[in-house]
Parts: sequence; structure tokens; C-alpha cells
Amino acid sequence: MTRPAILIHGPTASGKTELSIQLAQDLCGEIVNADAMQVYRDLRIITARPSDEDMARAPHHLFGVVDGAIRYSTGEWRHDVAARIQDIQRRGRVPIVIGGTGLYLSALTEGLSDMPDIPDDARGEAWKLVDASTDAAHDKLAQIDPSTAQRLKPGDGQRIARALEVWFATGQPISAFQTPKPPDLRADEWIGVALTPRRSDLYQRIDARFEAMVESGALEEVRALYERRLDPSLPIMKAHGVPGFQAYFDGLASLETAISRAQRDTRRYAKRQFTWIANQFPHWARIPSEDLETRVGVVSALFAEIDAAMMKR
RNA sequence: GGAGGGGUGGCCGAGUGGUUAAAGGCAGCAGACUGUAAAUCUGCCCGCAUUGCGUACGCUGGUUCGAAUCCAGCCCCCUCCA
Repeated sequence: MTRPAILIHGPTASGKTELSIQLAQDLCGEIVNADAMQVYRDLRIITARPSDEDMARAPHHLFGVVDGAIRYSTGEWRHDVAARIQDIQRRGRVPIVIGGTGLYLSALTEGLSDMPDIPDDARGEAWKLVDASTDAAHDKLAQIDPSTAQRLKPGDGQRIARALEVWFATGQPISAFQTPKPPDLRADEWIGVALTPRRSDLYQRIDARFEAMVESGALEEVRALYERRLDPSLPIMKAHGVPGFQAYFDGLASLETAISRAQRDTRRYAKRQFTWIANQFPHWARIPSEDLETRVGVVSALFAEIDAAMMKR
């Protein structure tokens, strides 16, 4: 008997972890991570990954399972998460996919095109062009893939590099690969819920939380990562707090500066998450309340409805 | 009391006669988003309105075709010497 999946999105520091555990306990669920940074082993504190005590309260998947030296990606996550969901459902339990990475959740619900693997030299070649001049790289892209070039802003180095690396790796434009792909989740077998707390409250919580992270060892955690001397272009090196602390370790910034930078980055990130929810997940249920009981109640009710519908089939 | 320095848009901070509603940053708002996504990028950000108008650089006057920028007086702040 397959149970529906619960997908939960919410800005950072909105209380997703606690909610997921409560739901898992109430609904015989298992929690699956949909956060691009919480997959990395190296950073626990600074990514607000569930603690050992949290993880002991319910089964958790895809948290802290990837080494920081790995360039994990949306595609890999999509692949991994599909396998986890299947496995959880096969055991008759409820997958609770929760995290703040909107793109991950979208990949799951809307599908993600199959893309070729990109060898390092193709990536390097693409970035060499972009680093030299994003405008020139954009012009180059316009020649090989006009439709993609038109879609992309000339300043958007990252996406231009992405399109170019596919070209260098395969000799084909990225648009040739970006064909619709059926999602891993059937449209009628999941519910989507978004946490939408008041922004001003959230911002305050973000600032306070980062201070608390520093007090519980964020500095030491990031220093250990810093000492690995990993490639700075690796995703993990972009986690909020890492760039600032590195500057601090290098003597280029004060600790105060590093902290406010991390808080600022996190606030701006939360803002983008709100935008994602508002425009990419227009049909997801919204829960403005910050009360745990209320949240659990709303999700449980939505879940019960679709669970019953699936039961009938 | 004496000698200097300074008062710029929510904040910080450029700007020293016109091309300045005034660089840049911060804060804020809005948006985009198919493998770096806690990333990357775009727009708005004095008010009102359709390329326009109004009001703006401590205050009050003055010089000038024209001033945030020059002059005078006044108010306030900072540093140093008494």
C-alpha cells in the first residue's frame, strides 16, 4: 500500500526540522532532506542540520551523507531522493521531503531533464571564457545556442558557464537536452506545504540563530573545512558563513564583519525563498502560523485527505 | 577662549560651480530560476505623474545665467591647544 508523500518547503529558520520530526512521529513517516547544504557531512552547525538527538527521534535520509569535496548536484539529489522515496513507500511508510532548496523540490515534482556528465576540462574551458568576460561568453553562447542565450542575462555567468560546459562536453546546445521529463512523483500522490512566517520575525530569528551557531562551535567547524583547502568553487564553500569566516581566518575581516555578512546572506536567501514559494509553488498550501501544533494539524489534515483518496484506488 | 575638521537621500559614504535626483555600499522591496541553487542574475529604491513636474545636500541670506559645491552670518558635532 503506497502512502502519499509530503513535501514541505519553508525559508531558512522557519522551524522545518521540528515540524518534520513531529510529523514523522505522528504519521509513521521518514524524513528526507531537500536542502542543498545539509547533504554535506562537513557542516552540521552552520547548516542547521538536525542533531544526533533529532535524528534519533525519527528516521532521517540524505542528511550529512556527502563529503565536502564532492560537487553534488540537483541531478544527483533527484536521483537519490527518488530511490529513497520509493524505498520508504515500499515499506508502507510516509516520505516527508523537507528542505529549503526550491529547485530540488521542483525537480522532484516537475521532473528534471537528463543531462550528460560534464568532464572537468569542459567545465574549466567554460569558466575560463566566463571569467575572462561574461559578455563575450554570452556572445559565444548566442552563436551556438541562440534560444538559451536569449533566455539568459548577459551578466549571469553561472548559467552561461553551465550552457557552455554542456556544449564543450557534447558539441550540442544545452537546450537540446532540456526536454520535458516526467516527474518522479505522480501529481496526485503528494501534497505540498509551504511555511510562510512573518518576514520581520524570521529575519530576527535568523540573526539570533547565527549568533547561537557561533557560540556552539560554528567557527571550529568552518575552520576544519577551511583547513582542507578545498576548491573554492565547490558548493560547500558557498554555505552561509563560510566565505566570511574564511576572510576572518585569513585576517582580511573582523569576526563581527564575518558574522554580519553571514546574517545578511541568510536574510537575502530567505527573501529569495519567499519569492520561490510565491511564484514557483503557487498551488502549495501555505501555513503562516509559527505554532507547531497548528502546523502539524494543517499538514495532517491535508495528508489524511489524499491518503484516503489513494486508499480507494 | 584659541587652532583645525565636519554637517549629503532610512543609514554609511563619494562628490568641491553646470553633463547631479546626486557614485558606491548597507538596509528594504519586487522578480527570474532545468545539475554550484545557502548559488547565480535582473529591476525598483525622495514624492507624484505616461519621456514630465515638484521637493532636496544643517539653517538663513548672498554671489552667479547656473550652487551640494563659492561668500557671510547663525546653529550643531568632533579633534587638538588653553
